[in-house]
Amino acid sequence: MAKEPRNSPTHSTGSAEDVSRSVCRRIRELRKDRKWSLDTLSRASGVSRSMLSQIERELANPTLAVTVRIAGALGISMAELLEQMPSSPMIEVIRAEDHSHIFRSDKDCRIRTLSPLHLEKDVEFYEVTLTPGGILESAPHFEGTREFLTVQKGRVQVISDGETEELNRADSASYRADVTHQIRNPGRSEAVVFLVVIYQ
Amino acid sequence: MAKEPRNSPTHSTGSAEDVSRSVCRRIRELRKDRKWSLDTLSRASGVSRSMLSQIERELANPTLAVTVRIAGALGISMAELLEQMPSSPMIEVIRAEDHSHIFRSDKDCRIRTLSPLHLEKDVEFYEVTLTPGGILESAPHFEGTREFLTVQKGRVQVISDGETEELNRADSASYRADVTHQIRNPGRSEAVVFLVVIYQ
DNA sequence: AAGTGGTGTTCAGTATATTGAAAAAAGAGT
DNA sequence: ACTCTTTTTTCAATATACTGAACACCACTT
Repeated sequence: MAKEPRNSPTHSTGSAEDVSRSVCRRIRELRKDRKWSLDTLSRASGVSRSMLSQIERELANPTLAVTVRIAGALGISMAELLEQMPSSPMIEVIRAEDHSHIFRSDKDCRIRTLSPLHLEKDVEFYEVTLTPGGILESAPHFEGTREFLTVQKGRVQVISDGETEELNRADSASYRADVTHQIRNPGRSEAVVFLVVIYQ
Repeated sequence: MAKEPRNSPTHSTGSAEDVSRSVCRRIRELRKDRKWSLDTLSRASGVSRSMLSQIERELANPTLAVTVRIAGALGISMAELLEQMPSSPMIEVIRAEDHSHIFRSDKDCRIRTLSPLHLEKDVEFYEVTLTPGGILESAPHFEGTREFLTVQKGRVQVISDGETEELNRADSASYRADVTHQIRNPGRSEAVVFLVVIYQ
């Protein structure tokens, strides 16, 4: 059975409407940053001055198409228009001897996580060590997931979607990870790769 | 005088409305992926079944607030809802001796790109080699950008937003890259790091 | 066959998005 | 102060977003 929806926080009147309202305020800020009048933005976007005025004062909730048009006219992406304030800055360090980041360690391979565990998991960074003959096989990740991999030591084969590539030291590869994929060490000695997993 | 708006491509009826329409189709796909009924999504999002049906069939253009609510109910960000389709699957290999991926090579450092050049640039992977005393200084990237870095050889200092950390071999770090940031080699020998840049 | 429940669409009514024109407000120049 | 221009807001009308209820269809059970 399909997983039921989470009790969605955006169901509450507050949050989605807050997002919408902050977009409206942002539009005015961006316009003023550029020293544009409502007329200028209107001509660039094809949205009436009247509507722009109402949007900026949070008196109307624009449709998606209108919002996209305004973003385009301002020369920014929707993502930028929608984005939240960045979280607090910090350099987070994972030391070489930090065993809490050992993700896996068995006869085939050892995996060490190089990105912080608590970050939003859209990109992950790993060091993978494969013993001779060792195989790391992965089931498909979410649709759209890709991986970048570079070989630090030894030689590996990368298999994705029935396609196989042989990589030597300092070679790198980008491939689909939303299908079954493997990394294999066909050699007589240990292989080490760095792996970036991009969930999308 | 303020820079005038570009002749905006989204001013044409096509493009913004195309974005809006593809979002509507996407909502149906995502709902069906989850094996949810319109009723389930309606209860999760607080948007009527009737409206969801019209949205999915591209008969209505949802307001921004309604779109945000649907995205939240589906458990995805607006950015994900708005993003384009992934490109075709393939293992793309960059060989060690491929000089077209040398991004920079001067007295301070050498940068080699490990991710394909033509991919959508939301994540990039680099190998950075710093000569003794060499400094790689970067101006702020787009807001929200972060970097992951791991040291393959030698020792480096990472500076971001006025904060400095010292990293040794096999240490790794995650830090903000939407502020001025630097990687420095304070040592007497060459240092090599792998760098993941995540634009967000 | 009849009844029940689930799913998606249609319908009719209400709310609000969106417009162009007019009015009001603000700014610039003499 | 006055005049003119630019900018923003208001207004009234039209279009459409959005709703809840009814309808249509399907699958399953008795």
